[in-house]
Amino acid sequence: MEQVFTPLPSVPDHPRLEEEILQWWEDEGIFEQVRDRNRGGPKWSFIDGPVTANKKLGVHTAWGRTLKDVFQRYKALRGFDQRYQNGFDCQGLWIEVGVERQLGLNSKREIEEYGLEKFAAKCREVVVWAAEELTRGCKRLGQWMDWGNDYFTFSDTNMEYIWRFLKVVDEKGWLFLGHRSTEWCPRCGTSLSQHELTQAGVYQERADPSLYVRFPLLEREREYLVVWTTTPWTLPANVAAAVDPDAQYGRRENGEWVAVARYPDETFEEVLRGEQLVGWRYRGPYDHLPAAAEVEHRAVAWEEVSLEEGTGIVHIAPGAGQEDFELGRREGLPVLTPVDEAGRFYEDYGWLHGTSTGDAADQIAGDLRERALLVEAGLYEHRYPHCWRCDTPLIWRVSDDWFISVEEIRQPLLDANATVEWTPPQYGKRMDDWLRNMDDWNISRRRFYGLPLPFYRCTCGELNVIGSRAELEDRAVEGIEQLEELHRPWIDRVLIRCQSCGEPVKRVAEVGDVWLDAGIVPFSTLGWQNPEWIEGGYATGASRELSHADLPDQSYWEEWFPAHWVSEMREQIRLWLYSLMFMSVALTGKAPYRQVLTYEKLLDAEGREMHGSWGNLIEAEEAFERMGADVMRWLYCQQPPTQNIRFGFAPAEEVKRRLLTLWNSVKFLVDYGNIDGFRPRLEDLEGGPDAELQPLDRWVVARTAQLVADATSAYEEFRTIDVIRSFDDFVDDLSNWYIRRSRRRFWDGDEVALRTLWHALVQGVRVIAPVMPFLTEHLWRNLVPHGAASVFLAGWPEERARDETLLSEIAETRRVVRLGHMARQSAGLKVRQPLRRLVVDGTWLSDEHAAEVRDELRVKQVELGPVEATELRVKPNLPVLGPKLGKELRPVRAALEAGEFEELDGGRFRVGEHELGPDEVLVERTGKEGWAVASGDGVTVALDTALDAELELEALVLDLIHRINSLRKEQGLKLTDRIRITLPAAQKELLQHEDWIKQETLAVEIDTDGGSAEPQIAKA
RNA sequence: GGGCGAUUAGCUCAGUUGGUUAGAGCGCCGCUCUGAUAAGGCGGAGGUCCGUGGUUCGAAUCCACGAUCGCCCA
Repeated sequence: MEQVFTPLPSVPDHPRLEEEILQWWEDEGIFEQVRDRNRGGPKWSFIDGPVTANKKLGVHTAWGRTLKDVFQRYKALRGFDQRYQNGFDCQGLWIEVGVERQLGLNSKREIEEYGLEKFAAKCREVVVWAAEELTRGCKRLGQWMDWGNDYFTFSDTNMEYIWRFLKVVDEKGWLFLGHRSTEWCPRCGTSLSQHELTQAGVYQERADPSLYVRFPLLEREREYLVVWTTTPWTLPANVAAAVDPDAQYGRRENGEWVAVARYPDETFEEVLRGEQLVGWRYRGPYDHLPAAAEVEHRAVAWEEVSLEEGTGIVHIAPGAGQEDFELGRREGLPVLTPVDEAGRFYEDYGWLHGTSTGDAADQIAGDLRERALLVEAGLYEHRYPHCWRCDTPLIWRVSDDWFISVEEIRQPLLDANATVEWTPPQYGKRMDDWLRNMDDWNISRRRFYGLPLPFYRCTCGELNVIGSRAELEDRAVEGIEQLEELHRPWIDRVLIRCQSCGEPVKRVAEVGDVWLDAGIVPFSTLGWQNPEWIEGGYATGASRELSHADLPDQSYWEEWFPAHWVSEMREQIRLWLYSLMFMSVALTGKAPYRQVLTYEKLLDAEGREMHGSWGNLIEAEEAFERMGADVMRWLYCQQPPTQNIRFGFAPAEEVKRRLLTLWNSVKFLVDYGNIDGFRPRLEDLEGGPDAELQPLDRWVVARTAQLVADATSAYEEFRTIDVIRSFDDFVDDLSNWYIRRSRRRFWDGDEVALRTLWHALVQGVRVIAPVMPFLTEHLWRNLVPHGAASVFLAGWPEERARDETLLSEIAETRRVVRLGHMARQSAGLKVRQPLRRLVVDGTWLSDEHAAEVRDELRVKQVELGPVEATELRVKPNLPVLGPKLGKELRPVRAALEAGEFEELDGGRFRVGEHELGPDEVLVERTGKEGWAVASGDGVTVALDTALDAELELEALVLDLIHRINSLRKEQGLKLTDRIRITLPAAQKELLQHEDWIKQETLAVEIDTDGGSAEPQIAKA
């Protein structure tokens, strides 16, 4: 007979199967077909946050990529037209630092000596390499994207759009050159912005020197202010010492002034309030060096002085600390900037000249000790910020940086965020919190391979901001002919005419914050205000030949903006999700996305961060090979997004095992379907077979409808964990109830059962397809030979009305069965021992369901009715009685528990003066002589434990059948093979049930043989 | 110091709008089913649902305060 289904092996080989499906998708152009099918349908706009193109795909990135793919596939199944544009982040420190390492360069000067043109080329090479790697990895993961039409943030088009944004910002009057103290990375030679400090790993535990230093007072002989610092390199920049005006300060015998509160056990010669110290002048620790020679040092009042640590007197260096800078501005203190961009002391710091901040610490401590200014030196452990790319401890440095003022846009940003639906919701509050607290946006970086800030400061005082390449060309007076792309060094060679005085002006040296690059994407890729569609118009500058992306026009932008949905990890709230919001509100006043799904971090199976050097990093390639992409995707999807995921091979094995139930259920259908020459009918797909269904068939059809409904609402709410959960429960019901209870019908080739099972399995496969595209595609292709070629071309299952009554009846049936098993267990009676009677009390079962219970529990008869038991337990039905009785419930409950009640007829009970109806109580009975009783949830079952000769013989027959079927399996017989049985003569009496045995074991003949001790079988 | 979360079995975690005896998976022990299953089922051991108050007939769930941890901000 021709087999409709391809036989399945007993276990799926996920990686192989996935590679086959990938190839098949490729060969058949399935993704293109999906896109064609949905073209013209309703739009669902998703914007991909760019992945930094400097590395291979990691399993942490694969989490986000999976979520993105799951929902794009779901929406595609529902007929939505989508863009599928992937993005790469291509410039900025991330890229530069990697290239520096690769080239062995260690400072900005070395990069300049290497040559900016060559350096830019190297940076681009990294992007090209990583883009290929990431694309390969994402494809292997199953992500369907419009590969080849990706956006690269270093394209000229992208950068021009940022120029345009900056021009708008300037026109609004928000752009300014700030003179501020900022976090600075001495290795990278640039300031960082506030949000760059919010990334994971920035704050690290670190031991710094802890110095207590004396500042000799000028007007008080042999008296000193004692300050505490953990940054010795800032001492040469000291200009003041701050005291808490309201605190008490005391003078030790040796002349040292400290806060009394810090040294409660000491005795002091003199005690003054802080305000009395204000104005005292002292000799600075490095007044003998030229930089500080002219500075007049004094004590100042400051309410922020901490009495929790240190001496209560704070060393103030406005050139090397942010709070110091603010205080200095208020007090009119001079600013000494001790170190250059690379964190090395300037020339006017004498012997320190050229020393780095790190190296200076020991030298300064030694020098102070020699000069008897050091009171105490030690180490201090604290959390200290480090550069997010190169891990160098940051310093504070005063510099000129370009800022966007946020005051005017703060409220509009909050208003826009109020329109966004965040999943999980508390992350929306996180964004609000950030928006309320954020400072002006420092957008400049003193680096090389990044967005060139289009600012041209003329000596006449005019700031020229260029908004496009056309404007640049128009105003250029020199260098435009050599401009291959907008990057440095080429852009720096272009001079423009000052719009105010007409003189040639040079660009400022700075490049832009990378989050400008990523934040502009909803404008630059969708063609905002672009009058005419330009083919390949996005693939400009450095991205030429890497992509073929078009630059669409304004009408396209109107169709696709704002995004319906974006999804990124939590730290992106203050990074990409913020810059997107900022730029969008600045340009349009609207939020760029409507719904956001955020998720947490990926850790190893033990809950530790993954690090290459710890040996616990899992490469995506290795995961694909050892667990397969479907299993990875399952792991990601079963994770609540509010919690860190623990990712590893052990959890993967668990998933594989669980997936076996689905696999084996399909295999069951395939095996018996093939035996019976079953041909599935497409018209059974949506509502189940249009045939005379048995109750269990009707149940599974309803159960399937329930799965479709549950999964649909879970997808709609972006709760993958509930998709997984509802699918898991469904497979369990299907396998452990429907198939198990219906096995006999499959042996008999019952076509209605096969059709029903086919319907349920295929609908299940469709529902979980977005999560496990490979396995489901594989199964779909096998199970649906004449339907859509791909499960992704089959659309979404229809939601249908379902028989809720039947669903709850079967749930009740299974509850009774579970109690029956408990009763059997308590009496030590295994299921192979048939029994006479089961009495069920406290629930109702139809005849069909009673028959299920009978078979499942192997009893001859199931009766519904009261269990006459010696002990009666009556419990209040709380949801009913609570509202009715109110405060009276408590005594009623106590009385019931104490057994103080009277049983009336009709299932009613009297407790005190209350009469309780049958719906208001739950009755359980125990302790019936000769019966095994189990109860729960108000249902009681009683199992007649009496045995007789007939029952005992039947138990022996069942044992024999079991034994013989085990032998069949051991001997590797096929499901359809017929056998001959040879029984030991001692078991002759079992032949009373010869037909039964034959039927259950597919035996054609049973002999007895006095010589054998064990039953034997042979293929007939 | 402020904000947002979390705290439930040995481990990892569910727990809808407040409702009976708080669940699952893994691990351990015992039993069991099998004509798809490398599986499955039943039971056992294992719980101060972080603590203290409050609201309520009733709180793991709601409220207040506190503790610890994580993240964010200052």
